Amino acid sequence: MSGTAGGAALGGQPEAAILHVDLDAFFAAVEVQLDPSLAGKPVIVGGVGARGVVAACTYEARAYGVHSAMPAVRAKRLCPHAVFLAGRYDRYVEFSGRLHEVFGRYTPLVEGISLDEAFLDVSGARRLLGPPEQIAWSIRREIKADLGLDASVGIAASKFVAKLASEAAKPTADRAGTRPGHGVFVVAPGTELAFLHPLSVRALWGVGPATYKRLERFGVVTIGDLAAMPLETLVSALGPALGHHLHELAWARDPRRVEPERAVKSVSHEETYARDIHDRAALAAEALRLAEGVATRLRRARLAGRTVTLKVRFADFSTVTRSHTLPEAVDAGPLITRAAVDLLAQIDSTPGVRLLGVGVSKLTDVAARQLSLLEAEPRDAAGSRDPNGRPSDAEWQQATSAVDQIRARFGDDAVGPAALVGTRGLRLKRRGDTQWGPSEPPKRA
DNA sequence: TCTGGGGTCCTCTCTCAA
DNA sequence: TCTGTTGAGAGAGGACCC
Repeated sequence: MSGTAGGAALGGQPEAAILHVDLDAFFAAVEVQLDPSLAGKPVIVGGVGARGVVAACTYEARAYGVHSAMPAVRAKRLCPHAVFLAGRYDRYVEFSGRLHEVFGRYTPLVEGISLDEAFLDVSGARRLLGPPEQIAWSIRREIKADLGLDASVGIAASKFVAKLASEAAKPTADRAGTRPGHGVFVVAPGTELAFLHPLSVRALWGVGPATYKRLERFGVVTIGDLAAMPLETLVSALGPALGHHLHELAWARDPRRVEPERAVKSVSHEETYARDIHDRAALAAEALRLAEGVATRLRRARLAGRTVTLKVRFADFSTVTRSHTLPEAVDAGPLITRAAVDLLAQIDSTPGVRLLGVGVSKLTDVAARQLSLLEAEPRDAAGSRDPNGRPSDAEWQQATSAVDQIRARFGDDAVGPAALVGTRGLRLKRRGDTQWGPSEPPKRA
């Protein structure tokens, strides 16, 4: 059962053939796959604590009005009999790897958007594998056979139309029950405007709640309304970049190609705490834990960065960021920690900190980084490079590589900063830890 | 009704140097 | 020497995406 906007066939067309493949209710579907007794039940995956959010839910849960990004507490109210599961990020990464293996059998031009979603340019595969629609069905079948999961595929000549097409291919669920989707939805060249213009302007990539509110003031509700709006009005309402961008999209103009390799621009960790933190020493220890986690990821990716950013969210949800750009790119935990703690000192944390984050940007390849640090710093007679006897930046970098060797041999928690002993142990922050919020219920601080 | 984590991109403001 | 202009870069915040 495939869907098509317009009657033209896509096969044999000279236009680019882009597939957007999106797995249905990915995290929840993986959980059902790992535990078949969950099949047919409302399953909600996410943060299970009072500050957690829903990461994904099965269509049976969506029928009760539950959706992703909804606070877990609210989801529980809407669907109290649902099975609530804390996410298992490592298992989702594993399934995602297998998903990408399937994609790789069809084209090398795969741009991953998230663990469960990707664009595939199959323009060059038509001669060998048939028209795009046939390729889409084949990919869907293979995903089902290899992973046991359902996928929705949108096909169009451009990325953003393909993305909207996959939305149209998805199953739906509401109070009346769940309905299967088309599975594959094709927007044939020449039919894009007929497909796009009736859709809500909210469907466009780049229109979130704030932009939608602004557009609504101009009476713009559908993509067709947006297309009819004079460009100058749009630019004055939304600014030049967003104004031009949305105008182009509303007329189905999207020249962006599928980019298999995209350079990472920043690496960060943040964490929301079950209880607001008031104690400055505790905050400094958390900054250290986050910074060490970021540093470890940077080194594994062979990256280093110059700008360190600290993010603080207060109890009232107001958020501030402070950043500092260093003269040299760094990847050593102590150097990132030092910058983060200095930034923390600029912030009044007495109202209580709900979330703390540490990030590094202005990244460069370690191979391309200036390797002058060691040579550039002269030692004194005692052999130290610092007048106070403290390790220099270069010495920290050296110590860090020793730490990496120990971790490679004995595991990540084998060695860590002494300041973390007695707090939460040596365990560093890792991707996927408390991904959807703290698991504990909040208590009075 | 209460709002996670990891990202990217844009806009605005300020500072500094030419 | 002073003033005005311009552009780059840094810093902060916000919107948006999955």
